Amino acid sequence: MDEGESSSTNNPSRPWESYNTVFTNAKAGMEGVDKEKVQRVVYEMSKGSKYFQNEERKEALMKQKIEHMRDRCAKLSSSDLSNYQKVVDRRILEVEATRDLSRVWLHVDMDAFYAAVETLSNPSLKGKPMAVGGLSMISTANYEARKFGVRAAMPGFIARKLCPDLIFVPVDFPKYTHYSDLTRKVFKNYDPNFIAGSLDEAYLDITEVCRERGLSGGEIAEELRSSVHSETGGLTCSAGVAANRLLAKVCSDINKPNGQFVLQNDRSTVMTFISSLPIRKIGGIGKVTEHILKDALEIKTCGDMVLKGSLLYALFTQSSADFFLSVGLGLGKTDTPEVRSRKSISSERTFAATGDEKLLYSKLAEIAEMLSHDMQKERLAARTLTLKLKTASFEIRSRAVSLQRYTCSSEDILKHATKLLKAELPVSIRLIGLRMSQFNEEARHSDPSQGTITKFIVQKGSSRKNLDDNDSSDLDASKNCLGNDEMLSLSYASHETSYDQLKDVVEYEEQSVTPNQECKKKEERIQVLEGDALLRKHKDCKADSSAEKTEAVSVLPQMEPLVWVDGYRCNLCGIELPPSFVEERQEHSDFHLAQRLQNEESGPSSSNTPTSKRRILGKEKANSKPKKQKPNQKDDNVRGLHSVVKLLALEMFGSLGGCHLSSVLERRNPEEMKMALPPPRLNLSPSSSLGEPRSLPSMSDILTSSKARNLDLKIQTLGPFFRVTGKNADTGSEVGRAEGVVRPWFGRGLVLHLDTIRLTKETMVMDKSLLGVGLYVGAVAIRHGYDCGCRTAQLLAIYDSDLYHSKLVRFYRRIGFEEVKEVSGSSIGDMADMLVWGGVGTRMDANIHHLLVKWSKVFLKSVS
DNA sequence: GCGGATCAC
DNA sequence: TATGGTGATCCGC
Repeated sequence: MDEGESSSTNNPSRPWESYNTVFTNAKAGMEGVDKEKVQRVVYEMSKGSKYFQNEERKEALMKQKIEHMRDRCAKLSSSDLSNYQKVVDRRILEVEATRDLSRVWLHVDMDAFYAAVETLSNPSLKGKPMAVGGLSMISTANYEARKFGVRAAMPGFIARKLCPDLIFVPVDFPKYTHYSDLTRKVFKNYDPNFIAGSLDEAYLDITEVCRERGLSGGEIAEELRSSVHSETGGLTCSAGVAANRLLAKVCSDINKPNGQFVLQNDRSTVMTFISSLPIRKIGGIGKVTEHILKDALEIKTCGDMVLKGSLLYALFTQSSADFFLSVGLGLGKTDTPEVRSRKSISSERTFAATGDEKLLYSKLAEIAEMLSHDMQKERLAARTLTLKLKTASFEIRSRAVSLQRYTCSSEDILKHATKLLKAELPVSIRLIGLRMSQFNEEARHSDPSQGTITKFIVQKGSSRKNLDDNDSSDLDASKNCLGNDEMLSLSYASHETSYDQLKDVVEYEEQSVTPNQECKKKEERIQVLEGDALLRKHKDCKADSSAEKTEAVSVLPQMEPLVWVDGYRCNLCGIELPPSFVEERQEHSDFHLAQRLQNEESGPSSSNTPTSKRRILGKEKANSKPKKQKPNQKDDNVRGLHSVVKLLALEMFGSLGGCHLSSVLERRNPEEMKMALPPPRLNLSPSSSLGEPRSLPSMSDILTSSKARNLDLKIQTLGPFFRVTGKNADTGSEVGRAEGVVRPWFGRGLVLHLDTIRLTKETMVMDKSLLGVGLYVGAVAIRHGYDCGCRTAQLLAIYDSDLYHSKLVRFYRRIGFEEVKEVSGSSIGDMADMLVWGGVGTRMDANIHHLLVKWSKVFLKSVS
């Protein structure tokens, strides 16, 4: 092992030598790499950047730390050291007594997991350098790419410099999760209690299997790896077998890829192995610790940790020193640990740095929304909120508050997060994150499999929001109903209001039970409550609450309860959504609330329809006849709609009725949906996942498929410009169109520039089966771009309103576009984008090939 | 309890 | 043009 060339010598003619990044460290598959060249390229691409400057700042801090450590080291007297040596000797005896060589642990680590999965689903990638990720960050690189020095955590634009032919494949977590599940099925056969590290690694206690089957750890490892290979259809993994987890993990790295290493369970073998092992190989010892130990204490190998134990105990905390010492002795965990519950949940996003307060508040709102959503999905409530910021200069800051009560509502989170953020302004920020910790343990232990649907509706589906003391509870609902221009202006207005309120939010403490807890207590008895019934309950809880709240309550709409009849059919409109479609169901119930709000807006008389007096709906309700209402009877909803709506992507791809695109992709119309029960939860059907490469949908595939949808598609071109129009095949009237241009972009070849995608009012009120019209129009445009040789498609998600915008961005992200930058007009660099696009918004890109692959199922299936 | 850091994947 | 997101833990206040 030839690493560890600590370049503390600063050679001014070779400045890159002192720019140590994580990429400096050796990694499997990086053996024949021209390290100097990689180092130089990374340096050249980085130097001068804000990121680089921050790295230098961090580097300086580390040096300082090391100096400080050296000073303290020098001040130690020999009597100090001999005292500490006594501590060490005693600790060694204690710890040695706990050594357990009776267990056999196996660590499995999938080889270049994401990249391998992508190659499996698209074998044409085989043998070519490829990276999973984008130009800003790479998640995994395959071994061909590693030969060029490309590796995980490296920014894509640097990787492309190192390897100009590098193929980028966007990350696709559902796909990796699918394959991860396949591997875990195998693991379970060897240790039902195996510990899953991440998607691509696991620890197994194979002691029992070895004993029962009379096989060695190495034999079991061989068998397991071969089983993983066949069960996944070709993925390889590496394994390490040793007496404890720490050693097993080190071992699995030794013969990577597609190899294994067994460390015999006897003390002297372990000691020999560990004593020469570089400390950086140990999990938990990273770049900084390595440097401190190496540069200040001259500890390079694990063996050194024992030899210099007295220094460690003198300079570090007891727990750190204990850890180092046990590492030096080759000790590690051998027990199967308790079930570990999560301790925090967070959401964070990076964007083009901005100091625009309004923009920052809207980002914050988005993140609060995402976090709240995730918490509700996991049924978590927490009381400590931490705001994380990364400034334009890459400095990380965090600010936390502990609340008086547990919460998971986006309003609560946003309210407090806004206070925290406000205190930091003005500052230019490139990342905002929110984390919630200190969970309500009682809530955590409830069985989430019980009454999921009704709990979900009560808690998340609109009525819960009405319980919140925040009087802008119509905000979320309006956000979910973007049915027409009027709704757009409504959401904009309500957002503005809440923004102003948030800015001047005053600290006050709520003592009442949280909605979440309330729900939990009552959920056995109350399955669905009407909005007004819930509100009344809420008022009861807060009999002493202020009058304003009562007033806020009075403007809230009365809700017809939403029930999933027979477990899957909406009693309000008849649309069918299986229980597993959690997100879609949420959208759907929000849609109904929004619709109701809309009706309220249109006039109090129409809204005063007598609501059902049913307060409690038992399961029997499912058998009573549902109040049917055709989903397309939304005349109220389209009132005031302009004849052509600009870029209503949600509707265009079929979200109008509350269905997410994922469902559109999987089942393009309600008829197919009915057959798809239970539906696949992944984008990727099992049959397609292991098979050979899917051919891309050709233009004629798309056109043929659209004909079956009663859609007449046409593409016109004029030079680089193109226009896709979709007409109703019966009436001949236009239902939607997309326009754009094929043009070069920064020397990166041609890009498909999507300018506008419009759907007509007619489209939106037409039969549901035509809701996929936007998908077809979009697909023709994308295929056209592909045929013209474009690799990338670009669009600008316009800031029509902040709430609408975030929805739009999220939507495009779902279908495969990636945020590239915010075009705000605040920097001169935005001018080009603004001129090209004629507005401000979020520039988003997608890999055209990937889009076609992703959509291929839709079009090819309809043909066959 | 908070804030900064480190680490892993 | 451009350097991620999530979760855990530790240390020093």
